Amino acid sequence: MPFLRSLNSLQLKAATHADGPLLVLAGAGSGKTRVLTSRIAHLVKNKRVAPSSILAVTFTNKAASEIRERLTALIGDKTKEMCVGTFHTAGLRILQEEATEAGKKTKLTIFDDEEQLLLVRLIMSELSLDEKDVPSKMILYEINLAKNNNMGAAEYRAASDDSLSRTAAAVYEVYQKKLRAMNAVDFGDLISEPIRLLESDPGVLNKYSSRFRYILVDEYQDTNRSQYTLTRLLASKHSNLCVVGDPDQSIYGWRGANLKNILNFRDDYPEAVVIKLEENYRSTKNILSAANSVIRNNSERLDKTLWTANHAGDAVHYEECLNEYQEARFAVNRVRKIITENPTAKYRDFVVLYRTNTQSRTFEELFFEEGIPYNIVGGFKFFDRREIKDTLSYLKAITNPDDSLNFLRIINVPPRGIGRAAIEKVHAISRDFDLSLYESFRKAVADSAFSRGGVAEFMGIFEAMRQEAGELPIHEFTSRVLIRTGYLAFWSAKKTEDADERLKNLDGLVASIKNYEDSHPKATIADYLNLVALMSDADGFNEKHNKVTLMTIHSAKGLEFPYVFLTGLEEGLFPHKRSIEEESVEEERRLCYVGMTRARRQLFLLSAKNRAAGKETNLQIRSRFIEEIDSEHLNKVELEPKGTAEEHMEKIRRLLNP
DNA sequence: GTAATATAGCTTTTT
DNA sequence: GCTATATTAC
Repeated sequence: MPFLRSLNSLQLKAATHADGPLLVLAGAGSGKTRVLTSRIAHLVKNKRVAPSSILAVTFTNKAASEIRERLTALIGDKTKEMCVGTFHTAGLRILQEEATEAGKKTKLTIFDDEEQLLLVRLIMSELSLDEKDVPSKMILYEINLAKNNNMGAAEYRAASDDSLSRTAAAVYEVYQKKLRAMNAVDFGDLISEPIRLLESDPGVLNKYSSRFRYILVDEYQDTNRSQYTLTRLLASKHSNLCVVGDPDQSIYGWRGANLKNILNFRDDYPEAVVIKLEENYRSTKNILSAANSVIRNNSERLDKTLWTANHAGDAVHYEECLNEYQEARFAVNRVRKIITENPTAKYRDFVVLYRTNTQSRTFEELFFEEGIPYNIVGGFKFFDRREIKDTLSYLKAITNPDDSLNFLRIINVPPRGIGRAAIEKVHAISRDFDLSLYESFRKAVADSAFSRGGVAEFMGIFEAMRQEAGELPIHEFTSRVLIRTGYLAFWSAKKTEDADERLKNLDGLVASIKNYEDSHPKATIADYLNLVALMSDADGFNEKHNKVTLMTIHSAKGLEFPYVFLTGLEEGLFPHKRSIEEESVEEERRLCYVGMTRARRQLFLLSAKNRAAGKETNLQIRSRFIEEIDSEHLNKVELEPKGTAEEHMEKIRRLLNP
């Protein structure tokens, strides 16, 4: 088979491994995705495995569609029958299928982090908990962590031993009750609810564990306890579980990822075959050696050394810059220089990587000023904008009126005279009669509880929209909602500059929904909403545009670029201050390793001596990661120690050109 | 009782 | 720089 011929012997061994558990320890750039797709193609083409009995789980939708694309090239239309997606999409599908089976509502709403936080705050005020005593974000963090560890509210309560976790336990219990009443799930539920179904019902377990004869999990080093449990359950019948990952690239510990899942794979499956892929096909010798010299400093790791037959290439370049502005300036100059000197280099060959999203601003400003095309991935997302969130809230409330949270969000948006007092009145009804907010409002209107007609009028519009929801195409329906609710008129009436921008964004939303409908003719509003909820930052990356990419190192996982700028290499920023406080610098080092190994030809490491933080500017110390790189692979350009004159010039420059 | 306006507070990484 | 909360105006 041609797709097997291009593999090296170890890749081939992994791709053609017969039945039984398989662990592939795949270093950066060792052809991991190739092994995954070749293995699936081999199963379907050579082993005559039905595509519908294969489940492939990836970390992002982007990675899933990449696998799909590559597979379509290898095995054609059969790819459509396969189940390829993230843990969350797989979980959602199980929940929907089982709900249909049980004759229950299938339209569940997925709550994003903002909705989660809103719900936590709501519960905290009901329990008379003060934000100042216990921050809601901390409570939510605890709840999410518990869910990632597959701990239900009762189990979490039993394990809580300090005041914070006892408070969190109390909120968690109400939180879960409310989610169920609202027919909503959060990200954690998309994994833990399927687990609950599989564990409580042998019939369900038998059904899914029989269905998926072959299971493949990518980025296994970043799975958490819940994902691990779900995987184990699904693989329990056939044990044809192939997991691929690299412990050195585990960068989601803060989200509950557990390195033990991959390190202890053999404890769970003693018969597992382990294959190490240590040949890197991506980077130059210098880049790889530099990356190896950094990751070597971690104590908790499996022994593994990546090597490459590629050229030595240029030494890794380290440039110490005066400030974040000069850091961006260096990147701009270097992009220009390389593009002029090398006719094959294109803007799309470059990426600027940073630790925190806020760092993108300086780069964005300068790239814009200098006319260099760029594309920011993640960060401030289109779907995070107020006007977009409001519109989606409307759609959520209309399609799922049990969703009191989103109903509450939009009841007085735009302002229509339904304020605190009115809401509190209806809130009391919902408590007394155990009704959703929507039902309570209906009851209040029916009982003529409001003297003025504002509420009744709005409820009339809301009912009418519910009627229309199934009758119109989604994008037309969305336009109708924006008009009938007065939302469009609200922004049109405002004369501020940002109102214009918001109206444009709303047009953009309707256009993007139309786009979606054209490619998914059978999709419902709920399908669209679920898709948006499960979209990830990295999904916004488009390699077809000829632009320089700007993104966080986290988003860059799994990607590669000929030229990489790894920026902000300063103590407190990278490694981040909080990781130093929490003694999790090893994860930051892995993150640095991930960043460095994205580069194919040339790697630039940048740091700023002065960095603006809010109102003041801090003197920065260069990152320990720079010091860890063997000097033979590093070309250091440092600032003159007596840089006062230059610093002075720079200050004047900034004053003249703010 | 509700809407518009001023102020404080925060900004690690994200399915 | 931008959003949730507190204060003031209608």
